[in-house]
Amino acid sequence: MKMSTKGRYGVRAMVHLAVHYGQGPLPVRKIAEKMDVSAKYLDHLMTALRMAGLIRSIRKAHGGYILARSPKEIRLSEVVKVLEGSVAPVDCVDDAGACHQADFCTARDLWQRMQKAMNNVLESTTLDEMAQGQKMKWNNLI
Amino acid sequence: MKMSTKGRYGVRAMVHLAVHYGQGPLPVRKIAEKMDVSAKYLDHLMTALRMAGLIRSIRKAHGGYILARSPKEIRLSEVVKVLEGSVAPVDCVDDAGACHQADFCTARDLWQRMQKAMNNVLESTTLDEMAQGQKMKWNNLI
DNA sequence: AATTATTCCTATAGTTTTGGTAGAAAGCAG
DNA sequence: CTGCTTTCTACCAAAACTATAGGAATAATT
Repeated sequence: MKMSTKGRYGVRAMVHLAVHYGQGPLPVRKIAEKMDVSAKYLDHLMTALRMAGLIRSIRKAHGGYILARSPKEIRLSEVVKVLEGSVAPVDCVDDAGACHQADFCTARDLWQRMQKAMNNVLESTTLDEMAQGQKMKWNNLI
Repeated sequence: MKMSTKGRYGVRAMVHLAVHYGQGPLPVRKIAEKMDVSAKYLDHLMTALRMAGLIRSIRKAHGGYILARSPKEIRLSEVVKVLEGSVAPVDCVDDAGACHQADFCTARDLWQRMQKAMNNVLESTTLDEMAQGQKMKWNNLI
């Protein structure tokens, strides 16, 4: 039940963009540096986020990425969905046809309840809240 | 964020044992047959469940596996824990040392809330409830 | 027009996890 | 002592994951 680095890195990168929202574009190189991960790898994830319409790119010297919308208007559910796909723990939750026993299976009910619980958390959290929380943590270091 | 076949198969196998609780041992072969999965593979999962103390084996002709405790006393959280490990979506949730930025990371707070939401579902569900639900579904087929 | 810092695209490759197979030994009721 | 079952150890193929590499496109700036 682990999330891959796609989801992990991607969410953290989005929080970085949210923290710097309104301060011009942030290049992948800088984000990767801050996060201490491979910039070349983060490249791919940014491309996925761009194609999903969550971020916009400025392709030139001193360019980079910015959020496509205000951090208040981006829910974590969207970010995770792009990078990890559905948070359904098992395929049959989204698609009953994935298992021919799905209709008579209580396990499926359990997976469904787990998915709802996770979605509830992701749906009720915005990037802005994350960015505020992040700033707080950094301020407390002083 | 998908659960592996370990968790999927394991939970369903445990539900089978719960449904037949009190009716003597159930051999892996029969469980696998009902579930339509490889018996040899299910073998491994049963071994893990046995070593965790959730089931007991009767090793002889017409032997098999039985639940080690009453279905009312086995929570799904235990079953999933044995087969999938922690449901933490990211390692840093259980072990802050997994990432040296953990202490100043809001993403970690998010993963933590997701874990709690999932655990809440798994902790509040017993095998007995699952077995009752399963029997209901089958009865409705008539 | 050249420079520069960046995104963007495509290809490749190493490592780990997953999902399963194989075969034989051990236990024990009948 | 036979038959059915668990139990143990080893092995393996395919898929997914986690990158890495190199170069082309872009456009402001010099």
